Amino acid sequence: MDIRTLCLGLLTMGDASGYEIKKTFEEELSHFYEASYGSIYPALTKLTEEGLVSCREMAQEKRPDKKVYSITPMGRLAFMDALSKKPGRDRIRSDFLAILMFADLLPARQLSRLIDDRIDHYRERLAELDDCHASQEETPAHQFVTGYGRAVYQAAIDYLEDNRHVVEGEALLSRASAAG
Amino acid sequence: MDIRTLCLGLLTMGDASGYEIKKTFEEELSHFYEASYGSIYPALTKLTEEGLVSCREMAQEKRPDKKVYSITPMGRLAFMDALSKKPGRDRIRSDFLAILMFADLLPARQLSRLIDDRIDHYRERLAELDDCHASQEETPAHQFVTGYGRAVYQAAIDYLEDNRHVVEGEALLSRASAAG
DNA sequence: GTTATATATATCATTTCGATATATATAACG
DNA sequence: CGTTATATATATCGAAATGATATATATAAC
Repeated sequence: MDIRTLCLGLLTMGDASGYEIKKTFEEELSHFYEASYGSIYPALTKLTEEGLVSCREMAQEKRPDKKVYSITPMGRLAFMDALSKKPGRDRIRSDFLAILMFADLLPARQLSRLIDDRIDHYRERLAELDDCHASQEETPAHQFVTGYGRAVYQAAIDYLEDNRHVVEGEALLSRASAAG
Repeated sequence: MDIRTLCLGLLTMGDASGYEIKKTFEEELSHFYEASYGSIYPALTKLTEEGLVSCREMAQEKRPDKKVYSITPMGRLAFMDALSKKPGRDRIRSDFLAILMFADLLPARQLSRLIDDRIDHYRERLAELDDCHASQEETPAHQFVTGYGRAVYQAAIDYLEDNRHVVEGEALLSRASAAG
């Protein structure tokens, strides 16, 4: 499932411009897939050349012209075919965890700051998912994927809070004094 | 934190060849970072040119020659500097979740198979982490990162098991009959 | 004998990122 | 009134990285 195919999939849900597709990536998909203009625009051009989508230019008032893309019947077939393939493995790259592998090289304050920031970050992402849940009517599929994100973020927060003392070391002392 | 920098970091833990670094990526880092030969070998070449690592060729018996890389004092400084930078955001790409967004387009059997496979996949990854835990003496940092992986995989398995009915639909019926 | 696996390095087309350029319009701020 | 920020919209390009493949040697399995 490359970005080209995922753009095709998004167009099964309704017509859109490249800019709107980027917005969708940022808003709905950002928790499990990312794409930049540098991949989206060439993808749409290629899909058009292949006849999997069609494009009409729309003049707009007080806005730049828009190119609105629609999926073609051939495009729908191609996407169904892509969906039937077994998914590629997840690709992840976490600077946070990579840095943590070298925790013993970090000053204690910096390490604590790193973990604090990461917990804040996950809380923000949880809030985004809750907003998403509140604002719009969701399909079961959307609900399911959103819930998945929530579960994983919450697990990460819980783990960081419960186990940060393993790398922070001195937290052991403050815990002991809090308990005693 | 690009692959070049992470290779430098791995060399702070001991000398290694490109092949051995790839092994480390596959074994210890695969849960949160990936890299291919196509990025590792050029990275080592560039680090050598910059004087951040040094390289000595070693003839081996009954094995191809090896190029063993060592980090230089300058390299250690450069890595400490890189560590002090705040981490880039996580980059993830999950075909599995992307496909699930189109669950309503999938035949029921295919969807169930997809989720079964994913649960199996996470169980395997959990087992890998447990092997890792059992086999080698671990630094606190390593323990912490491994535990993080376990927590997240377990949360994913639990979520999939508890909520698959949301997208599978007919599972609602079997649950109702199992309960009644 | 042939197939698979392991050790070891290297290259290359393709994909993708991240930054930047261009253009138009509104809103905010002092 | 000027400046800065934000939003809409498309496009391109160098740099990074993937995934596949090539080359070479050796052992183990079947």
